Amino acid sequence: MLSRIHQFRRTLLIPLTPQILTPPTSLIFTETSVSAANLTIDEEPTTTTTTTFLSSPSDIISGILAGLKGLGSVKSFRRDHQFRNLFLSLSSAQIEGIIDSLRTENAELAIELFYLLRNDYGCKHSRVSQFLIAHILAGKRRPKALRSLLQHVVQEEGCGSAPSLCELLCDGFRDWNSNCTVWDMLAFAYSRIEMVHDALFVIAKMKDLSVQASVVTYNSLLHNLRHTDIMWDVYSEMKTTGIPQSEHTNSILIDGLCSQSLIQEAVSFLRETRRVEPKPSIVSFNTLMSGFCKMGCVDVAKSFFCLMFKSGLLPDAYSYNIIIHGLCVAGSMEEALELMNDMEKHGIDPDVVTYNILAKGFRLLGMMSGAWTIIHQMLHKGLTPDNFTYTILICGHCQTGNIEEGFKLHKEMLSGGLQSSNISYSVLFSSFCKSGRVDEALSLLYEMETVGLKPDVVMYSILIHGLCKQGDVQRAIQLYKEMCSQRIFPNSFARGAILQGLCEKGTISEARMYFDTVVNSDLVEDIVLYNIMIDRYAKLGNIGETVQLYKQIIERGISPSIVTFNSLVYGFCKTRRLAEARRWLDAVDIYGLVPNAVTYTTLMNAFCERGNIQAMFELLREMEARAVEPTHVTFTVLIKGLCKQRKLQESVGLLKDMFAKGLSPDSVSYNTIIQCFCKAQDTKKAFELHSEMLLHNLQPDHVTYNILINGLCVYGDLKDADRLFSSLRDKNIRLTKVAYTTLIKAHCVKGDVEKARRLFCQMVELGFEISIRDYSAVINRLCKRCFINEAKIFLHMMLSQGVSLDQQICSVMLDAFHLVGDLNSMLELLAEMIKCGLDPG
DNA sequence: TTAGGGTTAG
Repeated sequence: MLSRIHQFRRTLLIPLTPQILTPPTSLIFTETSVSAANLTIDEEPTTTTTTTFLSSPSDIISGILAGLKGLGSVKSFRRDHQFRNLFLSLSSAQIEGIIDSLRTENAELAIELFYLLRNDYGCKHSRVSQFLIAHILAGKRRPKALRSLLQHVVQEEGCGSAPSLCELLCDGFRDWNSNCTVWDMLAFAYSRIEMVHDALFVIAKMKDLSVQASVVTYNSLLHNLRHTDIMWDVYSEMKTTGIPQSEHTNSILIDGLCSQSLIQEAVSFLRETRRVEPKPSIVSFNTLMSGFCKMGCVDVAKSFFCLMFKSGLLPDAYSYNIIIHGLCVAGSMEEALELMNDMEKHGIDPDVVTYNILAKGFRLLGMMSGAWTIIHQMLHKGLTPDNFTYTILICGHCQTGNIEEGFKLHKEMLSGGLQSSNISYSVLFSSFCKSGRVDEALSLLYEMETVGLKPDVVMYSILIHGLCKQGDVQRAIQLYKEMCSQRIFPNSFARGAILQGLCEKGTISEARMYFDTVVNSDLVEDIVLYNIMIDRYAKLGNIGETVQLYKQIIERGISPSIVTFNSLVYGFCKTRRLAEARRWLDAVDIYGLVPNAVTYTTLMNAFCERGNIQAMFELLREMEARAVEPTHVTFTVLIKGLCKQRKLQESVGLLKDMFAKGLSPDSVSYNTIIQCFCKAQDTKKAFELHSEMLLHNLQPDHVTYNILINGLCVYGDLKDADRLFSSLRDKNIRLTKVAYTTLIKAHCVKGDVEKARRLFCQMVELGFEISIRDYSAVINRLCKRCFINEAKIFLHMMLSQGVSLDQQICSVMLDAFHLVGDLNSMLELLAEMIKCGLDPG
């Protein structure tokens, strides 16, 4: 304790004169002078509570004050460590004292010092210091700076801080000159960051003190309360206190009514105000038109144009843009373009916003060429594209799959000096991740930081999900931690992505451990996380855990969703307990949920697999009776059912029905039916369907090709299969191991062992993972046809690749050796078996 | 008045 006092006394005795506080360019804190750098303080001096700034300054403060006043400015001390250390060693009360003293003598210096400490030295100011500066700024009529300062204060203090801040203003600053301005700005600041209750508290306190809030503050409050009825309480308070309304007040109220879908009331309100003020503001009309457009009533919105003219008001660019936007959203591009012409005729030049709206209209219709035409018109008019323009184009290109063009525009935007936004980065992130280019998305994440943008939780979630999807769960977890360290709180999406990643790439116990940690320790009641976990267990056929987790949901009072039930239905189907699956489908009603197409399709598929086609169609009828619309997956299951019954024409008919219903069959739909035709030995029709796919712009996938190759191998001509295989390879179409093994097996059967061997070697060279099953498939077939030497070649190949023998393959080979009387090979193999620990008996 | 993105079920 003594040493602390001693130290403290030393700080008080430091002579801090203008000679010491000189700009860092000269020699400051020279060796001979006592400097702040020499100071060592074990602990911060005790911080005294409020209003200490009114007490008389201590010696050290006097020294510092003298020094500061001599300097006149502290701007050049931004990077001065010694100056910084000196101030960081002061207590809040001491800083308050300094600011308060400077306030009267050199207010500018007080402001400068305040921001230097906060922005450059990272010092967290006390509430008193902040209010002192607030009063200085208010007195100097610097509303922008005052607003920014108080917004910073309330942001830091957080929700529910109004009572204590009000108390401080009441106790410490009661009769200060600029107190009214500070009070009003405090209320405004709370309102601006949507801490409405705090704002209302400040206003109530102001009323007690007979301090009137400004119309701007009231308007902001009305704006934030526009979704609620409290809006009207505030409005009537405004009227009773006699605060004159601004032209915005009415339009905010109209906006409020529109946002509550009380559009008729909004119209009536406008009529009312017209009686009082015959020429309402154009903003009110625009707000009302926007309200109608948002409800999809563009025609009604347009009719307000006449009313505006009648009221002696001329529509402005906003008015036109609102209607043009409404038309674009409705897809009426022609009319939107006409209105732009009208606009020009009325002497209002379309602005960047008009062109952006139109460009987006074309983008929404997938018509990027139309979007470009608009942009060219805009350039022709001498207007400069802004970041909205670029974002629309980037988004459009990314959505039509042209990431390269999108990325090019992104770079162009940056090099053109435009500030990019989280929005355009999000679009790029998402597109890169969707096309498996997560690394490029990640490098953009780091680029963002260099342009001063901070990724948000959604952007992190996109990347985490992308990493998980490509199996990089470890990197995903790393990124997740990075996000947390940036104090960005993970939400359902980010957690869901990690859990999904662990489920797919890790073990179920790893996933469960993560799940339990999140669900139990973070008190997260997230049905999505439960759904992911339940679905995993269902997929694995672990019905016990599936039901257990369902019970946990109910016990914890969490509402299950239809997804929960769909996974349960799946689990019971998977374990072939169809009657129970049906009961789970019925249980959906208890929670006020409605089974959807997925619920029905899951059960229908299970009946189809069981060969109970009748039950499948009964479910379809039930679906229709309950007005649950079947999807393309439902139809695919139906097609599968019909195929099982060999009703080929009917299944083709269903395919046609799908198109008629506006449902697009996917590759699975086609694959199902193509396979059916192959099995019926109608490869011609199978290939016709393949062409039909291409005609519908549907890319056949590797399964389609496996089916066709297999069809030709088994039911057609092997030469055709070879030709198809080669042509696909020449076209660089991705083929899987199945395509190779199908063809290899066919060549083994047909006796072209050399061809089979060549293909097998190619398959190995391509790096496919070859299992004992692949070798068995070949060796079994060769042995069956007594190609013993050839079988031996494959056996050696297998052993040299490090694939171990198994009982089945040995017994097939031994039988074959026995059949041809190859005793040596038999003994050799028996010895090998003993080495492998297999039973030679 | 104009730009955007993410999770779970068949």
